[in-house]
Amino acid sequence: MKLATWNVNSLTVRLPQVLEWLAVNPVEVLVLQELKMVDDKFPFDAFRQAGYHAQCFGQKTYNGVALLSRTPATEVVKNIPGFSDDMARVISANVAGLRVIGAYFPNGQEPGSDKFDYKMNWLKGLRDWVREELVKTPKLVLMGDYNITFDDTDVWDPVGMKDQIHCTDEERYHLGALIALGLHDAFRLFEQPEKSYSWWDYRDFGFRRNHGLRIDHILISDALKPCVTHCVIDKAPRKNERPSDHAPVVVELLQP
DNA sequence: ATGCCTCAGCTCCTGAGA
Repeated sequence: MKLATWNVNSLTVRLPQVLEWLAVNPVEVLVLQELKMVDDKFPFDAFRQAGYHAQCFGQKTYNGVALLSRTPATEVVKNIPGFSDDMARVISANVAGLRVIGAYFPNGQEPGSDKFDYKMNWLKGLRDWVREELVKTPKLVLMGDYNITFDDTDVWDPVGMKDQIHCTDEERYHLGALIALGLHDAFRLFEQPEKSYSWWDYRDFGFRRNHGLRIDHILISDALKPCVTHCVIDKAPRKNERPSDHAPVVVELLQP
């Protein structure tokens, strides 16, 4: 069974690529971020014809997340209970015997900015909620666009990006605190190619030069760790003529 | 270099992304 996450940077633009990808990669669950689309415009019919149930939590212009699944999702929750937020960033559900959380973490823009403070508060809110979720449903997957690198191996230019957004000690502290709840970075459970990234800047031939960051992650809980068999970043969609700046990340696990 | 590219929108520029 495979699960995947993909920041599509506008589902309006990327819908054909998502459908094409699903045809080649018929994953059990796919969570999407940055739909930049209201629920009324969400392409339920197209996904239904592709064999997927869809739950969406849209927003105009910015953010917006969705959860696609082969089997119906239940207990759907939008955003973080207990954390007041006017942005559509999180969607979670029970599906395939798991609790699946798809999330679009705040960017943060710049350390010291209001948006950075919001990112820190959001991360604390997420952690407090995920701690409770893990008690309720120990088989849990938290995946999405984290907008945080774990360490310098996730950064194409660790010297130039030192203390810059996505690479600060504060952000990495929060990512570590999520791990400390009993989660594991599925990607690093396996040997991976050097300089593996999930995002490349559109500017300056970022993808061609592999100037990227690994900021899209799949964290799996202690209870699921023995089931995980594979985790890859699929760079194929980045080679499209009009690609998202992010690539999908895919995890494979034995049916728990 | 307060830039580069891409997307959305009260669209011919601006804000945001990362």
